[in-house]
Amino acid sequence: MPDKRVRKELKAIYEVLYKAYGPQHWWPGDTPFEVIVGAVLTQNTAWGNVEKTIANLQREHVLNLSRLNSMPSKRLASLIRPSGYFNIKTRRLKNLIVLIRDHYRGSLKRMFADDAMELRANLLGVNGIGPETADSILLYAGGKPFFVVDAYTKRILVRHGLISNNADYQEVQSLFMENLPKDAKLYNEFHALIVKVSKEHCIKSKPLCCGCPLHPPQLPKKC
DNA sequence: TGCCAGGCCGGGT
DNA sequence: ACCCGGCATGGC
Repeated sequence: MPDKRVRKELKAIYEVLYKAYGPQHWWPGDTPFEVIVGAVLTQNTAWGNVEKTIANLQREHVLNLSRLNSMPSKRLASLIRPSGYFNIKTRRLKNLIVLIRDHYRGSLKRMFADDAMELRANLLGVNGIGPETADSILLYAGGKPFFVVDAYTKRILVRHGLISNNADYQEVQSLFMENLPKDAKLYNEFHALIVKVSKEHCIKSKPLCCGCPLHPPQLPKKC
């Protein structure tokens, strides 16, 4: 439920990050289809590895629905190899393509014209698509106002005392969506900024984030 | 060298 | 309802 203190705290975090880093212009992908593929490939994987894969697919001119649909799994697996988990991600991409092809007649336009909650349920019904991947697709490929919750998001909220460390996905997402306007542009920037600050300061190899904009430098607590 | 990265599933308690 | 192992490459 909405909470005045939480609203204020979330807004403060956003303001600090936006002032420190400015607009992030996410998702780093040119087309909605590319965003969808990237959302699957980046599951528990460094983005740099995903970029190599995207480059492979672009070079082969196969970064579209029909080419990936007709592509043998063996070949797809070899092209996405740099992303890691290439066998399971091949299956996941194929599963997602089946949904788009059979339920939305191969049209992303038709897919995103569907009722957003209906689409979210359909995405979650695909084996290999969990809540973060589904929301990334909805927000960054479809422009739908769903807040994307990842490991970085949870870590920051826990360290700021806004959630407990065992809060589940829905709980964290609700915290944002019930305390911020349902604005896709805002959710887009906010999540991108969280990733930005986390990569700069809060990765596990640098747990004491001196200079992190999320807290005063004289207090070297984690962000 | 070892640890980590923008998850998710399936099988076991 | 949790808990945990498996999935795999590339960068630091």
